[in-house]
Parts: sequence; C-alpha cells; structure tokens
Amino acid sequence: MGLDDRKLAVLRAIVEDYVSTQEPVGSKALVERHQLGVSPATVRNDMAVLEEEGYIRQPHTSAGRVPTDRGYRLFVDRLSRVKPLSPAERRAIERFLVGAVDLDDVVHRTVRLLAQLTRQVAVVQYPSLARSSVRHLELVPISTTRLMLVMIADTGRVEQRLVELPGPVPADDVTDLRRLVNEKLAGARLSDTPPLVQALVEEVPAELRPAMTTLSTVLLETLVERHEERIALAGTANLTRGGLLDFQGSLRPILEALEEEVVLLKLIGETEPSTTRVLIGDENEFDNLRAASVVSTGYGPGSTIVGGLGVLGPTRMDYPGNIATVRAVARYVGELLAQN
Amino acid sequence: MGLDDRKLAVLRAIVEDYVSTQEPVGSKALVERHQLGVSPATVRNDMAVLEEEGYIRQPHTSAGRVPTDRGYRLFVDRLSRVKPLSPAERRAIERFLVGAVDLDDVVHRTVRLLAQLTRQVAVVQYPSLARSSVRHLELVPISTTRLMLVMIADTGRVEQRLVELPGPVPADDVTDLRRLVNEKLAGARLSDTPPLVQALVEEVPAELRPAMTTLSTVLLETLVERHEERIALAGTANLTRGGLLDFQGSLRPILEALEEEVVLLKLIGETEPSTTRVLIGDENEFDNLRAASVVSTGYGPGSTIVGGLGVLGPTRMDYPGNIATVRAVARYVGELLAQN
DNA sequence: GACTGGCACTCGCTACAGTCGAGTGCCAGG
DNA sequence: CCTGGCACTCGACTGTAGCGAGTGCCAGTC
Repeated sequence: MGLDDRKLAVLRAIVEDYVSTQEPVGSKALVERHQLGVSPATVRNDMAVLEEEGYIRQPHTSAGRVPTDRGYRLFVDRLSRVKPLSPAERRAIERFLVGAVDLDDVVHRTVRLLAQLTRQVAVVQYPSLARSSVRHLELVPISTTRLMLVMIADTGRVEQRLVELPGPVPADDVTDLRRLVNEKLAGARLSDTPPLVQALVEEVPAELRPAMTTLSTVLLETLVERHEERIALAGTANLTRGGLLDFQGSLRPILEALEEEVVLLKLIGETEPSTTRVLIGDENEFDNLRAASVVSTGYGPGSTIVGGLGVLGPTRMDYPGNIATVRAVARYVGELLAQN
Repeated sequence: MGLDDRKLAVLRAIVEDYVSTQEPVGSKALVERHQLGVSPATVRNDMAVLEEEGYIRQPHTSAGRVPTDRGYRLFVDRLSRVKPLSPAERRAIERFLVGAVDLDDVVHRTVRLLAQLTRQVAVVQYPSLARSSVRHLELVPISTTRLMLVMIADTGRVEQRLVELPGPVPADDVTDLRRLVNEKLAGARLSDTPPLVQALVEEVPAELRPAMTTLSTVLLETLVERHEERIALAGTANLTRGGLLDFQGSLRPILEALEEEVVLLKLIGETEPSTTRVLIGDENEFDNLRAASVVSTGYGPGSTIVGGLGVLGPTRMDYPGNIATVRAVARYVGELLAQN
C-alpha cells in the first residue's frame, strides 16, 4: 500500500518532534508546529493509516504517537537528508585531531570527538590487522632464550609478543633471523603471510630452524589467525541522557553489550562497501541492543577501508545529524592516516 | 565517647545485613538474624547512640537504620576481618591469568577477572612508565625522513612514536643512532633519562646531531614528561545491579568519572606503601564519586610497585570480600610480572 | 472523494483520603 | 542496665475521583 506525500510528511514530522521532545506527539501539536496545511482531524486519519502499516504506534490508548523501528527506517531511507555539518563542527573536528602523535592517540581522540559531537556512545575500531601489511618486524632479545617480537604495520599499529625460544640463541643469530624475516615478510599483507612463513621455516639454515619454528608459531597464531582486533569506546555517560526513558529503564543490557569486543566488532567492523550503515532497534542481531540504534561506517586512507567507527544510542536519535558526523569524522581520520 | 563491644557488634550486624539485603535494618530483624543476646529494645537504645555518633542514620522517621560513610569506615577499620578467598576463587584467578601472551593480555585478563570476582567495576593501571626502566629502544625507518621509535620497558610495556626527522638520514646513521641511544639509555629508569639524553645530544657526532635532537625531543616530551599512563576498565554493567538504589538514581556522574583517566589514576594509581586503600563515599575527593567506594592496592613484581588496581562500587559493598580479592589478584599479577 | 468540525470516549496522571504495618522513642519495672 | 509494653510516626499501598490530552467516528461541506 502506498503512502501519499502528506502521510510521509506526517511521519517525518512525528519523528522530528519525538526525537526533539521525547514525548508522544499528538495530532493537534503536530499541525501547530508544522505547516501541514490540514486540520488535526485529517492528520488523525493519516496517523491511523500509518499505525496500521506499522510505522508508528500508541504507547497507551489515549496518548500521542511514537515512531516504531520501522518508522525510523522509512524516515532514514526516504524522508531525511544528511545534514551538512556546521562550520563550528568542522572546526571542532580539525582542532581535535590535529597534533595526534601516535595511532593510539588518533584513535583515542577520534572516539572522544565522536562522543562529544553526537552526544552518544562512540566506538572506534583500530585499523584491522587483517587488512594491514607488515612494515617491519623487530626482534629484541630479552634474555638468551627470550625474544620480544614487535610487528609494525603500515597502518601504524604496533603489536608485540613475547617469544620463548626452545634454547639459547646467540645475538648474531637473532640478527640473521631479523634479516630473514623482514626480507620475506616486509610489505606483505598479513593475510598473505602463512605460506611465506611456512617457506621461511623450510628455507632457513638448520641451526636457526628451531628458533624460527617457534617464532613462526607465535606469529601465525597470535597475529594472523586470531587477528587481534582492538576497540576504543567513549561517551558511555551519554547513555544516561534522556533519563532512563530510552532503553526502557535499564542500561544493563547495553552496558553488557558494550563490554563485549565481539559484539562491537560485529556492529561497526563490517567489511561492506564504504556506505554508512544504520541499524535501528530490532534490526540489530543482538537482543541486548534491541532498544538501541547504531550508525557506523568504514574509514581508511584513500578509498581503502582499514577499520570501522560509529556511534550507538537510543532508537530515538538524530539520525541525519549523526550520520553526517560519523561520515565526516571517518573522512578526516582517513585523511590523517593517509598522511602517515 | 566510647562505644562498648555490644554497640560495635550492633553496628557490624547492621552493616552486614544492609550490605546483603540492601534494605534499612530494624531492631527486631537484627536480633532475629544475629545472636546478640539482648532484646530489640536494648538494640534500639544502642542504635540511638550509634546514630547520635554519626555511624548510622534513618532514611525516614519510621524506617530502619542504614550505615553512614563514617559507619562503614569504622566497620572497615575495626570490625571486619579480611575474608580468606574460597578455593574456587583461587582457582579462578589462576585459571584466568595463566596463558597470557602479552602485557596487554595480562592487564585485560586481570581487569575482567576482578570485575567478575567482585561484581564491581574493575580498574587496572598499566605498569607506570615513570617506574619502568628502558629495556631497549628500537628505531625503525619508515621513510628517509621518518622513524618509528619503539621503546620496550622492563615491565613489558611497549610504546611507539613517530619521529619526523629534520632531513633525510641514511640507513647507516640510523644504525649508529640506535646503538648510541641504547648504549646510553638501556637499563636506565625512565625518570633518570633526561640528563642522559641531554648528554647524548652533546656527545653525538656532528652529522647525527639534528636527528638526535629531534629524537630526544620526542623521547623526553612524549615518554618522560607527560608520562603516558594507561588504564583498563571492565564491569561497568555491574553498576546497574541494585537497580539504581545505589548511586541515588543516576549513574551519570559515575560513568563520567570513569571516563576520565586522570580521575581513575588518582583513585588507584597512588604511590603509597603497599597496603590496601579503601575510600568510602565522601572521603573521595571527586564530587562525582561521593556515592561510591573504591578499594585499591599497588602491584608489581616482588615488593616493588609498578602500578595500581582496584574496584569501584556502591558504598554498600562487601568490603572484606573485595579487599581480599583485590589483594589476591594484585599478588598473582605481581608474581606473573616477576616471571617475565 | 477528500477534508473538516464536532463529539463521545478512553485512559493515564495527579491528588486525596484512608488503612496498614514496620519501626521507633520512651518509660516504668525487674 | 536490661526488658516489655505502649503510643506515635510516617512511608507504602489502595481506592476513588476529576482532569485533560488525545483519539476514532460521523455527518456535513467544498
């Protein structure tokens, strides 16, 4: 069944009013606040249709209407335009991100910036190792039987692992190992390394074989197979705005979900094309988040994508504004990464 | 004014009951649940005195008594014995911490373990750089004018910074720089490095001077002066247990405080002797946390202390249990660090 | 056929009165 | 110094009533 333009305008008005007032909106208030050009009674008829179609609902019989998840979906897809950022916001983004000394620093600043601009919970995934290439591998002797393996990725990520060698390895051998490993692996995408590492173990001189074997095990198991993803989070205090009306009274499930890296990664770390993704309420696969919406997108230097970032908040959120902010921040971060 | 033994027993009973039931406790319930050997009326008289002295109070005129912050303080100082951990808890700690591959991993596991055992918010400070020594400094060329400086500390921490060189530096010079820097700084406490770095810049051959100068700036400014502290957090969902009765209805101030690293560091990152510290309610210097208590202690390999860890929860918490758990976990972590 | 004004109806919210009961403070007596 | 008894307080809960925002429906108008 088709909805004519006016019904769509009514839906849009309901969403906008509800988002800003947080109260069910009635037909009378609607015609007063928006130039719909019709009477409340007409609006009521339209509302009845919208309700029948599942776009809005009444919390109680004698209350105004509230958008459903489906209503928000329609609003996002067809009724809203991405708001351009205000100059103040643009300046804030630049000011915030300039002067980051370090990948950690970039991620940290980004996540706080996002939380501050959107007034929601912000989530930023560190550049994924799976999509990084090896820039350099460093072996630092800790003792004769211990090495610290430091991997520097082209995305700026640095990971380290302690390697317990099967026996003592002299300093010269460590130098050889370092050279060999770098010759073979530097520049390779992390996902392409397994066969290379395999080859390394086989080609290596006999006396280095045992050390190289344990080294390769650590490398493959802790860096490649379970590719270590990291996540930064900020703005959880924003969940308490709207005083428990959002999230039907309990922050518990939300806070629990936010503690699970796996969940967050699923939310914002998707591969997908570079479009912005919006998940509304029960579209979400996690029960804990059925009262929340997520706006996320990928970021990376140039047009490649190395990680995701986004915000999470009540379904009653300012979608156009948040979408715009998330996109803008992702773009700036991408530029920042491209410079390094 | 002195409190006799029975009054103290009454206070202890009130604290214990209130902590477990979360409801104001009355005189009748008290004599039923504890073997005090006296009648409710007597208990009432004792309560009146305790209230006058500020150890307990009545939420409403016709309600039972609730401990005040001062009452908890007395309880913690004089009325409670540290609970020995159950074997199950000991096993949990060992099981949880065995198999950590990495300092990050240790800290991560520790903070989750603490949150799980105490059912409170857990906070763990990474080993402080200020109390670490330099184990090794690595310089990785990124381009001819860029280096990645990687510092590995004896505590296992690894920090990296991008260094923009004033001009191109050939590979051999980087090797020289690396050697010089390590000869001078390896083994030094980070806090002792400034004069050493100063000397380095002066001693270095003229052609390396500019590079060494920028290098030393980065080193001193980002690693020594503003000593980068890091913090891990877990268990925020535990704040919602006790359904908003704790924290007088709003998690907001607590969540805000937990987002401020500075605040957390002040809470758990104190120098102090190796005793366990308990901050109760308004003893806390931050207004946001006046409804919360913190139990914290230092940890480190052997008897030295390299960082702090602890838990944060409502003033109505199981102090003896949490103190025991915090201590035990700190001890295990210390042992773990000593092994590396 | 679409829109509008009018009207009866629903139902959550608030205020108010009344009851109940847990808990207290006090006092006289052991 | 402790205890049992007793009057009192006051929050929690219940039921009732009135208010008002908002609705659905219908007959009338353009």
